[in-house]
Amino acid sequence: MTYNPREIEEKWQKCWEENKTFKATEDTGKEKYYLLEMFPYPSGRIHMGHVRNYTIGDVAARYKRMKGYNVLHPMGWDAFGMPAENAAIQSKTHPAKWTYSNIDIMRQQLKRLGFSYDWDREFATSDLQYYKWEQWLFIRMYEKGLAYRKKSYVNWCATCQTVLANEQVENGLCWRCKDEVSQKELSQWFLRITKYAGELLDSLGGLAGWPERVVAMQKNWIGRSYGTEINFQIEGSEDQITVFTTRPDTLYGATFMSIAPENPLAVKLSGGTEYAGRVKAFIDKVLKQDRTVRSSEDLEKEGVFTGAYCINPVTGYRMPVYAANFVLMEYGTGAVMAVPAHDQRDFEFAKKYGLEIKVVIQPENSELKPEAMTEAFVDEGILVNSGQFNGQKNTDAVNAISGYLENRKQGGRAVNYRLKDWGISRQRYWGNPIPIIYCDSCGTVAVPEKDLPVVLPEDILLEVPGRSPLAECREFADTTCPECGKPALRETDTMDTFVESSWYFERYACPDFDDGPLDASRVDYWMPVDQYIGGIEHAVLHLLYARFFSKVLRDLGLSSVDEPFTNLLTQGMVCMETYRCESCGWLYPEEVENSLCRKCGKNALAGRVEKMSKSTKNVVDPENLIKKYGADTARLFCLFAAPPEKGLEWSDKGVEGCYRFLQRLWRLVAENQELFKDVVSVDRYGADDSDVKDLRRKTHETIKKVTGDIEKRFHYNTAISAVMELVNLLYQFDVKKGNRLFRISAFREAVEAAVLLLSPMVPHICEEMWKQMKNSGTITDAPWPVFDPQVAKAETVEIVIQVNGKVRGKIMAEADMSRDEVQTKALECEQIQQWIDGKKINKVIVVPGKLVSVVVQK
RNA sequence: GCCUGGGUGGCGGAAUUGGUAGACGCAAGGGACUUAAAAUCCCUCGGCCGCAAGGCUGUACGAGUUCGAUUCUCGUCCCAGGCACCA
Repeated sequence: MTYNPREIEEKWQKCWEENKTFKATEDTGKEKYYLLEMFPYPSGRIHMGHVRNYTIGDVAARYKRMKGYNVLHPMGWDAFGMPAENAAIQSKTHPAKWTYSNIDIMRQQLKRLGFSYDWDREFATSDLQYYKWEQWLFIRMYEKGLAYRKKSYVNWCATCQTVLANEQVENGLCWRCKDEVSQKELSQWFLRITKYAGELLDSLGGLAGWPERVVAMQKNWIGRSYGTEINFQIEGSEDQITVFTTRPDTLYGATFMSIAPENPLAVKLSGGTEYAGRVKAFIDKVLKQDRTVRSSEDLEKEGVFTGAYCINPVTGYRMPVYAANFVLMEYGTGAVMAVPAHDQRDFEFAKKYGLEIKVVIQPENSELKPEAMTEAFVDEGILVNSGQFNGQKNTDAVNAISGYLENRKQGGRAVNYRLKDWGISRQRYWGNPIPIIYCDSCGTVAVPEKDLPVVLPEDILLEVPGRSPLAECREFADTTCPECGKPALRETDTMDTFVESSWYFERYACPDFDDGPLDASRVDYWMPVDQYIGGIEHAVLHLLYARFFSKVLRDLGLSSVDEPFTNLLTQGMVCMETYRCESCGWLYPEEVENSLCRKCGKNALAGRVEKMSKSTKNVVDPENLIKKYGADTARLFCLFAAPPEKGLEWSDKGVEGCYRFLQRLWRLVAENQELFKDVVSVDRYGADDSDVKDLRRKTHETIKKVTGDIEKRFHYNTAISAVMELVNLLYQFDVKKGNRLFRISAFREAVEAAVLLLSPMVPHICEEMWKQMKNSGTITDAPWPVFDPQVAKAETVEIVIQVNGKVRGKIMAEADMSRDEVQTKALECEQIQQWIDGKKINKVIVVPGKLVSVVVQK
């Protein structure tokens, strides 16, 4: 009877499906466990990254289930998004049709991998039932001022013909198409994530189950800094310029003012003066520069005088106001007080335009002279030229000057965040319509609840660049005002698809609920997600938005969770060697044979190991893998090759090794069928054959090891290698000699343990072996094996003997031997005599059960 | 520049609390079985010296703490990821 993965895998998948084995129902009598993997975008086919991600999650879900938890393990589709629209333009298929047929293919592929999903909870975010409630949520947020519209400069990707959020711009490039992003002034809808900036940052502290680096990235992204706001009166005007600074201690050295070119004051202050033209030209020039160029540190500091002056509130100094290219409108107040002596940027700027450099902090051991300085002094020191604060340490003066300004009502302490509001308008068709109507008489009006959902029209022309396709669709755009009944226009932008993925995990608790977005009782039962698993690339984007939405849902009274994901595992990428042929370019692995290109016969050069990607063709199609080896082998390799958080390097040989191991495991049962004819009670161990004891000890050690590896660390690779060791021992074990009954019992116990321990990882083969061993029920429903410390306890242990830190000998000792006895025995050991003979023993350290360390005089 | 990780055989990786470095797998070499091959099973496998017993050396590099360091501390180099004119 040979191992036939295809046959047994189909058989058990059918069994699980027909019995609805993985259907989750709320049961308050059982402890719940909600395991979730980031749902996929239905791009067409499953790739190896999905296989890895979902296998890692499936092991945890199946393990918890065997441990007696009520497990929720759902799956669905992040179905809105641009690829559907691009595909539609290219292949003339409607985005909906493209998306839903991809979903059908991918669902089949996931089922073929044997994942333990509750398919009854499946939904796609493009389902009307889902996006309808998202519109409802948007309106609630609008009512609370959490969604608002404003005109501003936004990130524009010309290739994608849409706006991008700050989080979606990576090094000045679009996160999706990697093309350059420019700035465009548009009216856009924003979600007020900044209102939650403080909470989002503070509650990171409670996320003990998150990888530190993700927490660090989010902290970095939110970017809180404590500082002081200071008001500067503009000369000859009622207006003030307010700046945010973290260095109020340098205020006495502020000799000019820099404002962002986008700052409305730039135009206002220069308006009607001789400087107006130059200021206007400068603003135009800076705005044309793309974001990457403008924000690079080596860009030369440039600016233009606006013609206006403001007054330093503590020195009375007339500070010329400049528009400067390095000042950002989005951070702080869009204006910076310039202290050239103590800020490198201001220093460079002052040198260029001949502005005064005034030293207000002196270092301890030397004296700064403005005319001799070649760079700004940014270290700590003592205040000078600072009136009543002279002589103070600058670190103390930060507080003192803030307090002084507060008393004089010229400023005060302030907190600033780097995080900006989340722009969600997208000029695309395949997304959730923003449920807003614009009326000439009534203004901006939310679509009333009774009129929801705003349905995405099916009949649509997609090839209109630069404008939302919905704007071209008259039947959609033309409507009547819900308040006054007069003709009005709909908002024709759709929402960023990250909105859908910001709350889908809560909806899984109640996907069929139709009286609101969330059924509180079911959400309260299942939320939060106990374990969330996905790629590190979402460390900021999705994971920050999802945390924000959870807090909004809470404040809307829809849920009671503060943080949606208790534990987070970010798995590494699947990588593979690349091949390149000088004539044919990148090669698929199957196009390479004996280091030659199959297409032209030239050399195929092995390149770097890189993330599997269609563009470099270093891909393995999971479907081919499954055809050849079966789902269990694919799963086993993904788990065995590396721990989950690290990158996984694909290796065909490694896959074969996993396949070999499964066959080896299979033969253990197949070739010993007669031993499993009768179920033997495991209580009947009386044999004292040492190899029976050794086998039983190994069995229980393995149970302990595997349980710990899965439970504490998700280190499936070491868990698998522990079972491999047990299987190796079983191959050494002769069942047929001596007292057969005891030997068979011990053998059976070990094989059962191996099969149970591997069942979350390779469930199909284990189900089949479980059945062949005449066990009742499915292994999926079997309880997790229990480790017996009595059996696992070794009677004798090996003690290592070190002399001056080097291993010089080994002895066997009874496990319960006293320290003194171990020490005596160790010192008598023959191997170490040559090292201690005739030398004075200074010290002996005994670590029970481990080693004896002897320190001798040299 | 700042913040995270990381650097261990030919390769993927292990060593969980400071206690035998290299588990397990891959590749390689050898043997058994076979008319033969495949498959399978068994053995060897960091480097250097040695017939062997054994010795020396070795976890990026340099120091330190310790009876003992892959593990802790300090410094240096390199790699990956994130942020970056943030006032």
